[in-house]
Amino acid sequence: MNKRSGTKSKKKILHVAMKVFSSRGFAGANIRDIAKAAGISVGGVYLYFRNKEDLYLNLINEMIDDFMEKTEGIASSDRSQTDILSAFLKTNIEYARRHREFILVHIREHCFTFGREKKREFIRNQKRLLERIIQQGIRKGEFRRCNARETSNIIMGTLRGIATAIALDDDVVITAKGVTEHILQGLLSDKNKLRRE
Amino acid sequence: MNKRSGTKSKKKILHVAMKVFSSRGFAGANIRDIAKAAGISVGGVYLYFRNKEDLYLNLINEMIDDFMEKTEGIASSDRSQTDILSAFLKTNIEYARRHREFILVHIREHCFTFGREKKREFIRNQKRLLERIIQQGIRKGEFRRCNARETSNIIMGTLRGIATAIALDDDVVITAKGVTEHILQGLLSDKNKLRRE
Amino acid sequence: MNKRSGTKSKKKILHVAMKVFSSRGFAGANIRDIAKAAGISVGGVYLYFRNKEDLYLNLINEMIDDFMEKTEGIASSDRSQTDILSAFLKTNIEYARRHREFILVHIREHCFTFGREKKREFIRNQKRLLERIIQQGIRKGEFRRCNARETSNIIMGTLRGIATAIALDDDVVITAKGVTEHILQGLLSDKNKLRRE
Amino acid sequence: MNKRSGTKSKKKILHVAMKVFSSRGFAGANIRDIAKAAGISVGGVYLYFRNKEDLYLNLINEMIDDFMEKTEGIASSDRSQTDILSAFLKTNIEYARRHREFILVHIREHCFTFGREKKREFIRNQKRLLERIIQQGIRKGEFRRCNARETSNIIMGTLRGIATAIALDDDVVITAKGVTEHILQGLLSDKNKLRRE
DNA sequence: GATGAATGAGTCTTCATTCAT
DNA sequence: GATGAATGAAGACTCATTCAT
Repeated sequence: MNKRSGTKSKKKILHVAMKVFSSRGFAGANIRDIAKAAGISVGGVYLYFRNKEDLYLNLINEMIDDFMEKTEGIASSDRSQTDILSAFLKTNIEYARRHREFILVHIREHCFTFGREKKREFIRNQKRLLERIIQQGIRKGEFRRCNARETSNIIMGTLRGIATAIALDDDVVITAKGVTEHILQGLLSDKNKLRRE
Repeated sequence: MNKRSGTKSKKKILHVAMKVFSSRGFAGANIRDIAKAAGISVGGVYLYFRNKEDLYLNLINEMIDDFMEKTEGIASSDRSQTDILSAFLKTNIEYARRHREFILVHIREHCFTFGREKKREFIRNQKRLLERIIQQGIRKGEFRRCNARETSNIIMGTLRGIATAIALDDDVVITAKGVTEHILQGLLSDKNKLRRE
Repeated sequence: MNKRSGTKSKKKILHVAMKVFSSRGFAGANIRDIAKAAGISVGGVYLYFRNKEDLYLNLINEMIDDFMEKTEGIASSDRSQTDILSAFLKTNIEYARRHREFILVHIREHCFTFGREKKREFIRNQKRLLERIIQQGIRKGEFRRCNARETSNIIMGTLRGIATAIALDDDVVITAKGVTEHILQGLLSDKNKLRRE
Repeated sequence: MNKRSGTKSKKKILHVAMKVFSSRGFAGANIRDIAKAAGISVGGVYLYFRNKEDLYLNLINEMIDDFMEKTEGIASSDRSQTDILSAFLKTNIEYARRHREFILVHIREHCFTFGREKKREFIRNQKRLLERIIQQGIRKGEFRRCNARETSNIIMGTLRGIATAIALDDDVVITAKGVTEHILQGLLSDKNKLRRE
């Protein structure tokens, strides 16, 4: 009935599917509900996506590509590594806040059969980026000497967890600034820190 | 045919179900496969659990209770807050390493309809515990002055993310010691830290 | 594959379901067989009825409404009560003969959980109708003095039983005329009747 | 555990099964519930009855035999046919009142696959009995001239329906005396009756 | 005899996918 | 392109029946 550009319908479906997948998971979601919420017929969904899996993969890939693009340039700027790391953390946290549903989908289906490779690549990509920032920071004397690999794993973990916290609880107070400070400064007071070393 | 103690069967089902739920999620798991993997008939599962949801809740509740018991005594010891926090982090990380599948189930279905209250209570419980540790630490001068609420949120996030990382990737190098150091010390070198303040 | 108007499919399902429910009862009937007999897929049944109970209720309600409509006008005509009663009996018996399967379903599941209220209302409705006819008949002197309530109960029972007999046995000789005469005249010969009074 | 004579257990099972079959029908009843209500194990039921059908048939047969025995002698007494018919009706109605559950089972599963022959034989038996009473009554001049076959069908129907009414509704006023009078006298007042003939 | 855990076929119901219109 | 009726395979759950103890 409703005539509109195919691209618009596709966008609408993807948008709605994100909501549904995020709240019910891939297996729990159903095409009829997605179609209805998108204001389209069941058959209509199959005009744009070969099947449920294809719809899911489109979703994931689009979001991942979009995000990777956002973090791409960060490392190559000529600011201090502290600033670069801050920017990286801020970008991640803001993305989580703006795309809660994607985070939920991502977390829910992380070990899922579909799109596993893409997801792995994404994680690897982010880790490599972060590791390079940390290595550079240590080399420049900005960061304390530590195992760069483990530290980047830990920070990646932190980001994932904080993104999850943001995505799940509406009222959690977590700011990009707070996280950055926490990661940079640590918890100890100066007095204790000095005494320790 | 095969007769065995009911408790044994129940344990076996729970064990197997954990694997299946962790890899496929609640909606994606199916009773037949769980039964088969447990070496039992479909009907057999229903001798021990009223339905799929009940099986799932048993799983979740048992693990959560078990874990809460483990962290219960930590805060009340008379060690320094630094030591107490270290113990808390260590307990969390070791638990994640020993119960990867539970972590995956937990993460996957976090926003899930079933057992939501129990899960919320668990999170709240952990947060309160952590917040108290941090408040005490600040009061005693062990930790730097910071927003205790936000910091505990961040550390909870960190733990969640690291548990996820451990549960997902078999080869990730993350040690309890590394995480503790990271959280306590932060990333900046002393030189930078002094300059900053 | 096979496309046909929805109404037609629904009608067909109802028709077939009546047969199946009447011969096997609600619990004994199964959707697959109903679907097969209706020349439709299992899923197809669920396009028209939410579930087995809904299918059953549709059946019952439609028939009851249809029948109540048929008897509605009878009492309000200005013929003699004898004629009105005759018409009532005739309508009942002819309905039973034309809708044997409905009678069987009705009888089988009378004390059944579903649609109990509707059925009760139907019975109450019929009884009230009959009672009024008898009271009027007594008042007018057409009928002998008797307990109108009990008599209407007895006649309702008679109707139910005769409907059952008609529905069950294909070769039973029972005519509306015979029943009417039996109810009106009773069994005694005039000689005996006179002697008695 | 509980040791008791086998006969006692069997009786108990039959008693309980009657209740369950009457309220849920054959297909809707389940052995576990019957066993539990009888205070016996599931396996225990199978010590006395080969299977569900066998249990059902035992039930039906016992009741039918019991009832047939009760009506057997009635016709052969040397009282008037009016008295004999009264006795027959009274026996039927009292039986219905004392064995509501049996009536319900009987009605529910009348056209059921199991025990159909027995039930048919029972009905035929009762009809033949009644037909003979009526024929005798007509011959002796006690009853008015009518189609004995049809009349006995009608009276059988009446009895079935009244038994049903009694079995279903707890508060229906129907007495054996009322029914007998109704069948014997009919509904018309003497005035009308005379005018008609 | 008596038990009740175990079985697995059978039931209702859902839902991804297709296709005539 | 767009629709939604139709399909049927698959999943949760039940229950008659068996059998080791």
